[in-house]
Amino acid sequence: MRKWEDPARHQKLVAGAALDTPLYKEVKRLLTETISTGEWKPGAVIPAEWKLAERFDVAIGTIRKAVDELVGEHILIRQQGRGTFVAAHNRDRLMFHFFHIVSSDGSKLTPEVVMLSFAGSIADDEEAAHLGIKPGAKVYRIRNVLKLADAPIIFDTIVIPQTLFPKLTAAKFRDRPNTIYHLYQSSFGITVVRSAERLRARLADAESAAILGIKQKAPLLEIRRVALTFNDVPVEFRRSLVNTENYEYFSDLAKTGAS
Amino acid sequence: MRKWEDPARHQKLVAGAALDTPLYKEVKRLLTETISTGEWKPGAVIPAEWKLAERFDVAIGTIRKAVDELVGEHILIRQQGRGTFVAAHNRDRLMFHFFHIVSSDGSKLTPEVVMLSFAGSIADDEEAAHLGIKPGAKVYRIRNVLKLADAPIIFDTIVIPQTLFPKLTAAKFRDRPNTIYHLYQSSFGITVVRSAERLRARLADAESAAILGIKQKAPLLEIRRVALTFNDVPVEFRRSLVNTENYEYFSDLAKTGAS
DNA sequence: AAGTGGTCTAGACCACCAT
DNA sequence: TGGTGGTCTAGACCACTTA
Repeated sequence: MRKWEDPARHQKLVAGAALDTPLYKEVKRLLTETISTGEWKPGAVIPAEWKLAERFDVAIGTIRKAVDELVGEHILIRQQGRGTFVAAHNRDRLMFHFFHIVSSDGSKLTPEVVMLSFAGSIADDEEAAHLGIKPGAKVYRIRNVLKLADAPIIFDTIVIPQTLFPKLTAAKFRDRPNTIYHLYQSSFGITVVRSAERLRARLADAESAAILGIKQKAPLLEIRRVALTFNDVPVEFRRSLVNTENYEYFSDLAKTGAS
Repeated sequence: MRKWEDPARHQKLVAGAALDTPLYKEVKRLLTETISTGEWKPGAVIPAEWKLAERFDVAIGTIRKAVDELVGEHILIRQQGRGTFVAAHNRDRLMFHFFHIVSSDGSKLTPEVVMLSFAGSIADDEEAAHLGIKPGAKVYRIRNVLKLADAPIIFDTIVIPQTLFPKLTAAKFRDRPNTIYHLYQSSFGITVVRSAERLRARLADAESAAILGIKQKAPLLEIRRVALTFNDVPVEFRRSLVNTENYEYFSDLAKTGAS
């Protein structure tokens, strides 16, 4: 009897899998699991497709379909002739997928992050709701100003649960050699894979006006971002105030997934 | 000799096709062309996959890969057991892909569009640049107020080239039975397939304050949208001013293409 | 029952990269 | 030269819709 004639083939992978779950979805879940548990590290190559097909006892086409979706979600990166790699957080990836501010002429600059304060604190109701934790739970609250072309443009407040980032310190945060999301990934094993953002306009209060060097009641773009890791688990809540006098927020929907 | 052994197979579809273009990309191009020329109308079913495979003389897997991408771009819609359909612009599609305003509690309301003015005009530099036409070219300029829960929340100015929308009148625009993009599609054969938006915060001037029933210098979210049809051809430029006191702009990146 | 898309398998060759 | 992903083919069965 050949494999595809075996009615119990779905059960080969995981005993608890639903009967009607497509095989490639099961494979995708197992691949994601293997990444999130750290067997395959960010930046490393994963086994060749034929090896995965052998390991999971499925056809190579099924592996390809699972990998296709993970590539579409920017979790894996294919490189013809070289292999398939676990996406790592570097400057390029950050700028492309998580930094949506461009100057009015359309050019994209890399921000310089300056830490203003770092404190242990507790989550308020909104923060707790977005982070899936209880109000009053312990968090770190970090405030930064982001400079573009040496001018302060963005005032960020980052809120992250202390349970997810044990023993994080101001020094570790400030002296990181790379991006913030790279720090999450390399030091705490937390990979941010996507984000959801909500935007509104508001007026600058005294504090944000001082930090951004603008007048009180000047218009600011407020962005509330929830950053998520695998399986849509929230890991960071961030509130950004952006001076959009010379910069804009860019949103190009429905381009993702196409080619 | 079997098909896949034929070195000239790429040439079967279109004489001008590049030698190294993957077959499925060629098929995708031909499918798009067939839709945009009107052979397959919006809402109609297209031929079954095995018929397309026969028509283009390729394997059904190649058809599926081409259709996969078009489904990912929301140009085609697959329905198991029924067939594959050309996406039509209805309220649901509009709300899902082109209307990004949600109330603060996350719920999504359908806006009521009230036309304020309709005029023939000429494109300024910015409009011309976004629409790919010459400054001074003839356009229609239409202003609307969008109401959510009976309150005026959004003040829209739509700019469209007269050449693309011949003989459009205020009455045709105002008395359309469906959405604006449905009107473009059904009356002018123009299908909006995606959009790119840029956002910034600004203060309400006298006119927008009056229209939206707010104070002058209240904060407003300004959205500049370019709507595109097949092959990224721009067809509409729209400037929206949104009162974000009780509503927000929602941006959920990287979810597209996944499942 | 007939027709459609959805999944899965199997195997070939091509394009690209490292050595 | 050997290994990797990228493309293309071919054909089977499954799930769903419609009549």
